[in-house]
Amino acid sequence: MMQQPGVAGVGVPQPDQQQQYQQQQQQWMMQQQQQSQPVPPPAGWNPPPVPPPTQYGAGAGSGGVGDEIKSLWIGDLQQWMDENYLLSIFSATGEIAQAKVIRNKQTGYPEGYGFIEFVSRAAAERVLQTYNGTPMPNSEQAFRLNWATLGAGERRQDDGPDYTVFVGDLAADVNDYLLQETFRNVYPSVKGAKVVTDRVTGRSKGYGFIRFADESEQMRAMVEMNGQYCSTRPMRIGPAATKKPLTQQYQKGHREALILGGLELTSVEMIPLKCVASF
DNA sequence: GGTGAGCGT
Repeated sequence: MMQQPGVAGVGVPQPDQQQQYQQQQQQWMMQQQQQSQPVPPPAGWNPPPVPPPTQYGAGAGSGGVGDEIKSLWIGDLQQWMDENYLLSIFSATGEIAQAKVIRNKQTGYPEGYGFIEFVSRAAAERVLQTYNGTPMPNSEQAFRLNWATLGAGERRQDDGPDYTVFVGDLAADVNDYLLQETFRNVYPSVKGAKVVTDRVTGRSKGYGFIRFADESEQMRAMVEMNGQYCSTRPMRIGPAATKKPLTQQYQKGHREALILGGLELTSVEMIPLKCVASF
């Protein structure tokens, strides 16, 4: 008999790995105590008995690893949402290979995002479709999921640029999905919407963005949707400071830099860098 | 009140 394969990720971790994990956990807790932990987990939250996946690389989905992306990026995580939390949610699919929460090397605090790898791209896609935008367990906020990008590069826009509008005065209960549907009901070219949330509390900051594929719909929406209700409050629409076209931002900044440089090259020499940095 | 967004061992 050989060792039984078992369910993905339920194997017992090797002793040294387990030890490592416990040490990390201890450092963590000390750091948290020292720094007056910001956000406690909800009272009802009990970590399930799922061992953390501490091994990296090989193992779970290594088989010829084509260019197939099987991992999802997940954002808006609160500090108590660890690997076990993610595993406990997505193990229901039976197709999760591994979950990881990214932590700050210095502080040990979670950076608010992580990665979830699945056994196949199809499985990941199913989860993306099923869970994205739905409420996270033990939380009032919604899943923010996206494909993980491998290595460098933003291979984002499939079908052209985005045209974005800013929307403010949002009611507290408006989430990505509601905002998106509110606009999509009127404008078919809506590609997505985002409500900006506070990183720590997860609560809405009361404003957000809607991305259109069609520029004319974007411009119409700025006029037509201003004052329209989303949930319980009328929205206030405005132009969005474009974030997407990096080239334009760069060119703009570059031009200013050139002007500055042309004005006073010598003054640049006279400013000690360290002095600037200390401000 | 206000211009997001965060991609790793």
